Amino acid sequence: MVAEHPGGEAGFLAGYDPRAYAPVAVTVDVVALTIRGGELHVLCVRRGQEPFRGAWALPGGFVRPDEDLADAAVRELAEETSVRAGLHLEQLGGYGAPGRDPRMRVVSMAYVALAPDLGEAVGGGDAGDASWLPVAGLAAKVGALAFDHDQILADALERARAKLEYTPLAAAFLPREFTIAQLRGVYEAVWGRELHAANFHRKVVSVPGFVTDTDSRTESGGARGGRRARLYTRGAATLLHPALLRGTPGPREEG
Amino acid sequence: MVAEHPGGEAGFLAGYDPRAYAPVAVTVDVVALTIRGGELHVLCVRRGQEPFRGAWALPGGFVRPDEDLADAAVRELAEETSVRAGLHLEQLGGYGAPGRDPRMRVVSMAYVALAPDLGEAVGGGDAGDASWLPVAGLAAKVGALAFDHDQILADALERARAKLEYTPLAAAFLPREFTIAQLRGVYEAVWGRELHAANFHRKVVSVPGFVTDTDSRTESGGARGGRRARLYTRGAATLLHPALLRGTPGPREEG
DNA sequence: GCAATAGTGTCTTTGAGACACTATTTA
DNA sequence: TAAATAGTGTCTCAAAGACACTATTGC
Repeated sequence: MVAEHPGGEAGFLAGYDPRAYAPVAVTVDVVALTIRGGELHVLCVRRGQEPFRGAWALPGGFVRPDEDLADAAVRELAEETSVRAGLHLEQLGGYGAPGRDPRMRVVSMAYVALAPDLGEAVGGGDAGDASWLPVAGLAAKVGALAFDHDQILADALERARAKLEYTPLAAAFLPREFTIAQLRGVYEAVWGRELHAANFHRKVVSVPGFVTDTDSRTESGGARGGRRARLYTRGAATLLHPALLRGTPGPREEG
Repeated sequence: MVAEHPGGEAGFLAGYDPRAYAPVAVTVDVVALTIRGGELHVLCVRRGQEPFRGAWALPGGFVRPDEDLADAAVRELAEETSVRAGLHLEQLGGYGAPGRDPRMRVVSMAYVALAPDLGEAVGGGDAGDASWLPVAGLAAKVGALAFDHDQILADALERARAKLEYTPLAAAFLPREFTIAQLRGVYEAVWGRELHAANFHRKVVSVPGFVTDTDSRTESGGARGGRRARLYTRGAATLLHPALLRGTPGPREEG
């Protein structure tokens, strides 16, 4: 009836039975990021089958027939970690180059998840081997990731770096209450650069809605001294005005 | 063999035949934006079949078996317009809520295209009715778009507005050579707000790589007077430093 | 000449970054 | 006390926005 898609997507589909066509699989892949020991880490799973057997890959899987894309991402993440709530999840983009999976056409929706440090959470999934790998020097340490996951990871990192500039999302890496120094640690880990502590402090507390002062302080921790820091919670703002800048930062690097 | 997705996407697929499962269709939808008569317009097609028969929708269609997603977007756009090159195309995101198409599961990759004004370009496609509709007051004028296309359009507009801030993409709406006033017109149309002409001028020419001065001027046009404007081409920068700001703009609005 | 548009000079205010300083805590 | 960390004061410089001005063109 319909020879050539008249009227876009729906028009095309009207006379079309996808079962008769080349199959397309839709999957989700999740770039889960956290900060451990001051370093940015990404959750990876080791592949048990071909192709890319033995290589590390991003966690992911098939989208179920009646499942929303974001729900699928949450489910896949939950299968590898103990993350259940309080994490930030956002869509990164679709990766659908023909041949990105050698077996068949696979279009994958990539998601980025930002989570506080959850410990060695290799959750209830039966994935052979899931771990948090440090992002810095990843290729040198474990080789290339499977499929186009190196590209997905690179895109996710750029997304995360950019979002820290103009949203209060850095707090998603921290527990509910945190100090300004911890928040600065997030920026330093994600941006890979030291920031000027004093200016950072002033900036953060002056941007409306970035952080909310609780009236408590850190406990007398294990440090060899030092004033106790005020504790903050994430503020109500969703966008930072004015934004923080990656542009020309922090303490002098050379000289 | 594989009972439950061990090892993510590929592990799951290893023992899986998608033909046996509920079919998922992958489509692309394109939000093509241009500026006509100082107003932002979006390319829409009128639907000829149910569902949403008679409603306007974004152009789009099925991704072919061996076609890259972006290629599919270009192809769909070319079927409705005479755009062939020189346009900016970028992925917006995936829309895959179950039920977004009442007939079957459809996951659509949305793309945003920015193009110079192409005239009444309803190209070689056999789509009954394609036109550029003004974005302002769209719902009041033509009602809701089909499917979740209102949401896709809203997301595309926010993307375009944001990108004008920190990229030189406004030039994608203009011919190769343009004046600063034309460029300002792009910002005013997309942001829906007047900008301070003098400060805009100084800003644009001072940001490195935003525009490149040609040594020509506008011809003696139909204006009732006025100095001839310098013509510029797009500069080499891909990111603007410092960015333009939507935050606290232009000429006084109240008072 | 006047109206219209293009483009510059320059002032005020905001905010980023440098850096010196004060404040509080533990060893 | 010294060392370490938290937080403030204040200076300089860059850049945004306001606004007055000059420059060039058509009528």
